[in-house]
Amino acid sequence: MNKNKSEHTKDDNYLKHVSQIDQVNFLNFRRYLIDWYETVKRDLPWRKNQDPYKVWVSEIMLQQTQVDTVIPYFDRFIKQFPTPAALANAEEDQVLKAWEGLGYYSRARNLHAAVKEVAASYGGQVPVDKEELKSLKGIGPYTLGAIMSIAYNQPEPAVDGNVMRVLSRVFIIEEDIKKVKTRHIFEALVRRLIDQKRPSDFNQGLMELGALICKPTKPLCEECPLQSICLAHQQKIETTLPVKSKAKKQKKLNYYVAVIESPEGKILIEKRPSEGLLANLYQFPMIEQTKTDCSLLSEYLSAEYDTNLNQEQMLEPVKHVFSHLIWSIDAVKFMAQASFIPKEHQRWVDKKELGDLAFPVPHQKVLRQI
DNA sequence: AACGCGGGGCC
DNA sequence: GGCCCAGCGTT
Repeated sequence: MNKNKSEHTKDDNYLKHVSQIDQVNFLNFRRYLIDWYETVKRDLPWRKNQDPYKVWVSEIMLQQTQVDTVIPYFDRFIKQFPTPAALANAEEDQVLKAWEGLGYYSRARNLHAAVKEVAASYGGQVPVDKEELKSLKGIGPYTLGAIMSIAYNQPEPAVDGNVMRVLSRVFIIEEDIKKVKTRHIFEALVRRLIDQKRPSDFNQGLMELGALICKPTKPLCEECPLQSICLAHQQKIETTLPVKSKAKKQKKLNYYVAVIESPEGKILIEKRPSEGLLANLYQFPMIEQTKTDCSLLSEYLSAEYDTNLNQEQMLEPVKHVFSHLIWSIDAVKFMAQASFIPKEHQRWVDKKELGDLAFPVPHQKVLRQI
């Protein structure tokens, strides 16, 4: 059975709900887009060559993260881990430290695991095969298409938020881009639109256009190479697109954080669990505040550790907003007595060593105060 | 299909 | 405050 044919039949089913696409000249779309991209293309660190490893690292970092944020992380990361082998041989703590502050830390853990898999099963070469590439941890539909097109010049769709924004406007597609099904519509459309000879420039051009011109609010339509063929612009409805359902409001959580110093001047830290929020990162001991909990933190801790803790100083409270949570932290510094016994998942570290461990930003805000 | 998962920049 | 971002894995 012809696999390509079956894929295209599926594409047709997705696309037939989008009646307007016939009105746009695909040939002009390609030409306008790629000509524009050639003239404005930014000189980004991962565009120096098509090294699949560097393309891969950059695409993982760029997930849900803006270009300007990624650049310094990418440069440091590649300097520290220049090859798949170098990354595969690194300790996870090192990799997380290199990712510290970038967020979505499962990206780093998955990339590390995937590179180990590449070293073990693919002789250290990033697979060219679609199925093999897609089987690697952290490589989903978008990243698969990005690596296939940018590193290997294969005509695969790489549909991200930029692409959906641009295409939803040019073709007036009013499906909710939060839904997975909607991404399939755009992938089907890109399979028809993509320049078979220049898939890399086509995909990157689409994303570049979304980032520089076809912005979420205040798109710069007067500078847009697709202005003459953009259906939403013709109808002056470009700012109503794309349609996107609203995110839930963040849940608020209150914590106590204890910075505990030993008589030798060491600091108590703990490693977070290997799953869930901020997995495997380090932090100062932290407990959630509950109404029933004692209001005096030192009493609670002294009982918990079966020894007296002398409160030294109240630190400035820390507020930190995640995409789905808001942490409010009351931080207190304590001096421990010699009889203090850390818990299983905790240990004392020299203040100098704190810098070698990856702390989530809210705990960095506490750390900065000591 | 819905949800959990960071952090910074912008308005 | 709310919204945005070169998404993915789990359930």
